[in-house]
Amino acid sequence: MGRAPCCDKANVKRGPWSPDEDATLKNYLHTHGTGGNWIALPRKAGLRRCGKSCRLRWLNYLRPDIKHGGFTEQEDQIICTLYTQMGSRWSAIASQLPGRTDNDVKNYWNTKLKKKLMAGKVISPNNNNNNKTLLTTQQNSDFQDNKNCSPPSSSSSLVHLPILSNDINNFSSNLSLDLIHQQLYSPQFMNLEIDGANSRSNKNNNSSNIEGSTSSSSLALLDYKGGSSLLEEEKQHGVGDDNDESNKEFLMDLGFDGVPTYYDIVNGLNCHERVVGEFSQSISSCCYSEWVDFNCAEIKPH
DNA sequence: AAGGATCACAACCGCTTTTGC
DNA sequence: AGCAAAAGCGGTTGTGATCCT
Repeated sequence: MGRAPCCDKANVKRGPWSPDEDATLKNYLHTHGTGGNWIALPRKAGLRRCGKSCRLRWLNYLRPDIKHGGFTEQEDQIICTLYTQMGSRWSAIASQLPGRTDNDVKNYWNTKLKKKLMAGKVISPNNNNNNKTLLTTQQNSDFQDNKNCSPPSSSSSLVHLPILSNDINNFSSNLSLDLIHQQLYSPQFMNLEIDGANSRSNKNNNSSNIEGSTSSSSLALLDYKGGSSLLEEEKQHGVGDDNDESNKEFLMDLGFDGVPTYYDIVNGLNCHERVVGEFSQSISSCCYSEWVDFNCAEIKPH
């Protein structure tokens, strides 16, 4: 036996709401509120509608704080960023956009934004110059020590790394790696704290996040000091040197195709050719203590 | 001008989660 | 703790508007 229906389907009106019905619902809610029970509301208000339908009409259309009209570029960008991070959790995404409903955001994504994004006409976390967020060496180290690993806060503001512009695949050839490094360690980015990061991998943790990172086309900084922390895979593939105690940092781009690309941001060496082959094969089967998925980390200034 | 195709968005459906008893 | 009802949520559908041939 299934659950009882929420209303008598035969006796409720369906389809678009008339202005009269809107007014009736609005007036009733203005006077009485929901009374904590949407199911009973239509009967009390004198509407031949399902309670769920009333609730939806109010939440998605009649509420006074609803923002009608087109989405701004800034809203586009927020939606793209959050969609990349959390997928189709429309209510969570809409909660970051004042006046927008989950239904609005979902419809907008499905009908316009997705296409706009595919056509490359919108700034996205994967191809723009404003959304790449990176951690400094200190933050990365804190992160490894499990400091500041709280869930993302809605009140925090993302800090962007301006140098990582355009398509990440182009930056090694088009931009100065020295400049990238300089910006990574500029005062602007040195005193950041991790406000939340939900995709960190740990070599002691068998549940690798690498796969998830791969599918989200994230950017990450692989960071270690000296050879002692090198993983076997890294040694085998020449990413680092056991006898070299200097900082080793690689900027890593995991594209949608799942093929990681490495950039040696310390030595200004594009090591893509050197490591991308076999190393990319091993990446899905191992985890890195030095790994931080910036795509999913939210950082803010102190 | 007509009609088919596509778009945009409101509304519905049904599953999951939360709440109250 | 367990159950039922209500609320929340995301996927899907329906329909009017607009575009294109």
